Amino acid sequence: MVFENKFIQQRIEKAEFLRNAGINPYSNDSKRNTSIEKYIYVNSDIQEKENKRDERRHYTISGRIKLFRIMGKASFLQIEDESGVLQVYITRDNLPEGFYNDIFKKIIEVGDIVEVSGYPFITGKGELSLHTSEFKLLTKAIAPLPEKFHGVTDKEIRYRKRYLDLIMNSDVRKTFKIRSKVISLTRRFFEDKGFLEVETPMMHPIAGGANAKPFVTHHNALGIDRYLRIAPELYLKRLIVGGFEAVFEINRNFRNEGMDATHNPEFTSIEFYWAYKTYKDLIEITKEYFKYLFDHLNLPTILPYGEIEVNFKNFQEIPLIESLSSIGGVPSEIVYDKEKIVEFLKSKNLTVKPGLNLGQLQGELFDEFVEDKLIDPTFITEYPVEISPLARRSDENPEITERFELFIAGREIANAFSELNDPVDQLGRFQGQMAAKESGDDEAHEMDADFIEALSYGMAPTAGQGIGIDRLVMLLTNEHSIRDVLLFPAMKPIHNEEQNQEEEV
RNA sequence: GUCUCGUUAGCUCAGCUGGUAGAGCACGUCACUUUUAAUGAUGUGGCCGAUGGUUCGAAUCCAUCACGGGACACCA
Repeated sequence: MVFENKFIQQRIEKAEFLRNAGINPYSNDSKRNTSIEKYIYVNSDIQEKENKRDERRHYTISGRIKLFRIMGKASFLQIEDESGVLQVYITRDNLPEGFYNDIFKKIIEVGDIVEVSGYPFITGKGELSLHTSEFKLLTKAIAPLPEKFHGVTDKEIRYRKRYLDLIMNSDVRKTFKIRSKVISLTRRFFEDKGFLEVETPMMHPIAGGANAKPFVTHHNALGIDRYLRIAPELYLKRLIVGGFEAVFEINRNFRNEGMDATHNPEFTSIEFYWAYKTYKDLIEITKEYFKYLFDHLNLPTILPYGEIEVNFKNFQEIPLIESLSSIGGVPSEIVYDKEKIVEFLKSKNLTVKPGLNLGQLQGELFDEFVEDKLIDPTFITEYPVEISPLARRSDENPEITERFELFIAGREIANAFSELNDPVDQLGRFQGQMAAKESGDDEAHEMDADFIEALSYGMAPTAGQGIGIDRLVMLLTNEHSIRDVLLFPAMKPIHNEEQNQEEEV
């Protein structure tokens, strides 16, 4: 059972003791009238006051006890609320008769959530504090907090019990505040541009819009399986067909694949679609978007990321084929020759899957020799049509598409293209994907006949883009694991959790 | 999926070439009315990740498994 630990038992007894003394250990009678941040700001003038105090002021603050120093008849606490930490000074003689010795010293401890009232003063060591005249327990913590100096460092505990991580590591709160701001700013940026935020289904009859394995769930009333969406793309384009000219959706996608430092089964992206625009317009709006984020987050344009630095003022643009030789060092004479590419890859001791077409081989070259060298933001353009089943062909060269991916710090951050709106071409590409699926590629796209029908009514020329929010936040917060930018990352079940699930079946 | 490192008290960690468990914090008791990880004294607290094996004897050696970290492979 959860509460069999001796320390917890001891604290449950303390809560009982309080109840017997007529004190509610879980009072909701909070009278807080300021945050710690405001208290510190408003009382910053106390330093100049006579006696370094102002007994006419009176504040009530609340928060969790993080440090507890009893020195006989006086004590110092450090209390933390969401906004900050404040030192509180408490003496026996300023509290009701007996309270300090019988309740405060015996029952109150680190982890408890308390409320204190009093006046501001500066201690002998020069720290703005609160001189307490009233003290109340709001919430008794029956579980002891981790060690006060080292806190909790075990990543497994931090991810599984994020609440403990948040209590102990205030920097973690900063990361998630930035994440929240990024999402909020993204929403505002696109709204200000006239985009409409929409919500499309998360349960799809056909998992489309990306190359990925879906999760399957079951609809009992209909007796049919549904897929958790791997991308909202095909629904958002249906909306463009319907006459909306600028839409976006910020939400979760689900992919039934492996988990590692850059992959979580559910992840957040923004996808936006913009009628009467091309991928070139997307390059411009993307630059603008980054500038908007950096301005509003007050980030320096040269941002450290681990060992490297990324210059967010230095956006580059280069066609994929050109990048193979100019950045990847691949001999330019081989990049259109399947045999020679295979030979080249093998000469670098890389295993090459048999039966890849030219575009796929060019993609292999890019992944292998170019991607991790793209540090400053780089738009790689003109993707081969074979690896871009939803992108519009270039009018000049039908072998390539009007597409780009944005790479920063060696990672893909965004994927965008002028959308394919020729229904017959789209049908042909779906058929190609189905052939790939039959020959064993279980990540190939499925045929979506209704989507083809939608296109057959005519979709205005449209540009669309997806940006991975988790990876963007990683970049902006200098985090190197997606788990550090997800409040509750997916974790494998611990042993007895697994057993319980089997018992329920 | 492969390789590699880790898992010991609520937390942070010691524990050598095998001899049956340690520290600090926290908690209990005592002292202390301006401390800063307060201090001093003293005490309680362990299925040493799980299961097997080797051994007279395993936290320690071996095997398998589970979970986590890192690297590689695939994907966003």
